[in-house]
Amino acid sequence: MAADDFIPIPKMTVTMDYDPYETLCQDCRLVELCLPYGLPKTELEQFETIVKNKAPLLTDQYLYQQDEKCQSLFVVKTGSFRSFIYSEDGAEQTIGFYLPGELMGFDAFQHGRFTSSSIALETSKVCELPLSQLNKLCRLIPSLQSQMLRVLGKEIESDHNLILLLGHRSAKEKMATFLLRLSHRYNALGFSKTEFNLTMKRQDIANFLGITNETVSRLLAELNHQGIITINRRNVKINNMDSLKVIVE
Amino acid sequence: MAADDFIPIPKMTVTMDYDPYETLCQDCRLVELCLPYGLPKTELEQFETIVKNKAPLLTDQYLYQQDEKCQSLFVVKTGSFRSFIYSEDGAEQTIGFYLPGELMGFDAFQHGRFTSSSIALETSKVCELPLSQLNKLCRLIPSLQSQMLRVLGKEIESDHNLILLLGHRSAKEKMATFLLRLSHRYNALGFSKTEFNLTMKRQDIANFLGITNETVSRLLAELNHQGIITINRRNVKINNMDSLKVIVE
DNA sequence: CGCCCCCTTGAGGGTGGTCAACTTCTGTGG
DNA sequence: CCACAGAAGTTGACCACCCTCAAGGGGGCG
Repeated sequence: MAADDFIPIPKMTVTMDYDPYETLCQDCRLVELCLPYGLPKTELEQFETIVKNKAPLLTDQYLYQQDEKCQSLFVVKTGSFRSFIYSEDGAEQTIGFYLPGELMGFDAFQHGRFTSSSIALETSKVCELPLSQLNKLCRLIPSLQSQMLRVLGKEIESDHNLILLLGHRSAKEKMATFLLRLSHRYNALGFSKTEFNLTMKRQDIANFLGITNETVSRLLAELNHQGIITINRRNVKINNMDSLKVIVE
Repeated sequence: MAADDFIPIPKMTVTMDYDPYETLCQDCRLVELCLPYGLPKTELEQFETIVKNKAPLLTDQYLYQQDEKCQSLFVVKTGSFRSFIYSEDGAEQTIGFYLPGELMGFDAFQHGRFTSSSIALETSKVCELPLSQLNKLCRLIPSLQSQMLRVLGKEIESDHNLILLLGHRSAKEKMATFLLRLSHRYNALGFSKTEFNLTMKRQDIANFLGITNETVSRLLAELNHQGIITINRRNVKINNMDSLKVIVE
């Protein structure tokens, strides 16, 4: 630790950390989906001062790990992440996939340690929001405070949706729901809602939905065969959105 | 209905709302499990001023309903609640059961409306925390603020546990986990951890665990037959905690 | 080119759902 | 107090869905 004082910080990090462009929320195309959404300009500028940039993460690199102390929240800037928890016996359960504009790390609020791990599915960038500064700012800016609670509420709602999915749906309904929700989220980001690439493995989808990867394969093949989707490795085209919705009911 | 207009409001309700004793958190045996946990005395007194008492709820009475506007959070004082969400097709999914000291209503933070319903499983009392006043107080008392976030984090963690349970466990493992968790929670409340009454129906348990009530019956009968538990209608005795833990692994 | 991982496809079996009948308990009214 | 209806819970028979296990295809990368 003490040695760090004498070693120059790697240049890239310095660039990433202080590049003024990188930290400007005002210019970020995701600002309407992100935490500071709706803040007046002066307060947005305050907010920008606490945002730190991290070096981009490569595929399969951890953003944080379960039980690690939580110092910051993170927002996906580009790329995507998978978050998951280990049960006592070491089995993984994928909790969710995170796309640009989405916040990660809330589950650490209870004890100050992450209760899940988060791993990059592809080369990805995040904005880091140091908790100490974020908390201070929340006290100064009431609307940021309520925005925080709103995003937390969204996290809870998304968990509830997953619970609903896992508890009462057949494998086919789960698969169709998964595709529809991805489509919806990509659409909200300004991408096509009928064609997108899955950034996660079949195994990840299976684990998320509480089924096996063989079942995922079979169901995707079936939907493909019926012409409802066209799937080629990770590339998905939705040909008939309504049919998917019928499956979900 | 119209006749009710001429009947004086039951005295009890009036008493409940203004009884000064009822609102004293300092004297509440649940204070260590509740939102104001850890607040210094002066701030606890501030907190007490915003707590409202509601008339007790009877079995099957709604505390709040999905899509209803959220004005307050609630803490269970006595009794128990079941919270659940409706999916588009009208099917219910039970999200959780709430015991004394536990907070309900967080899921409304996103849009200001409840995304779940909550119903009393038996005659139950709650403390009501009006959101407008709670928010103001959070700004005045930073430790209350962090306590809020901590309880929110707990809610998220509990959702994650349910996701883990629903996604990757056999019916038997689910059942054993359910019993162990109830035992643990009753114990934290100062009750016996080996004997307690289920306040919910078999159907509620089944729905919560994503299985059928027939399966719940069969599994409870099996555990009973093996001597691991003794079950008589809603009364449960855990005879062999370790065996349950082995089932869960 | 060859290895490894990801994905696909097939065959067979078990878990848990569905349907149905029956028992037990609760609440209501005569 | 009993009769009755309806809800809650139990138990059994059957079988479908999805998991397990296994083998084979295909793309990416060194």
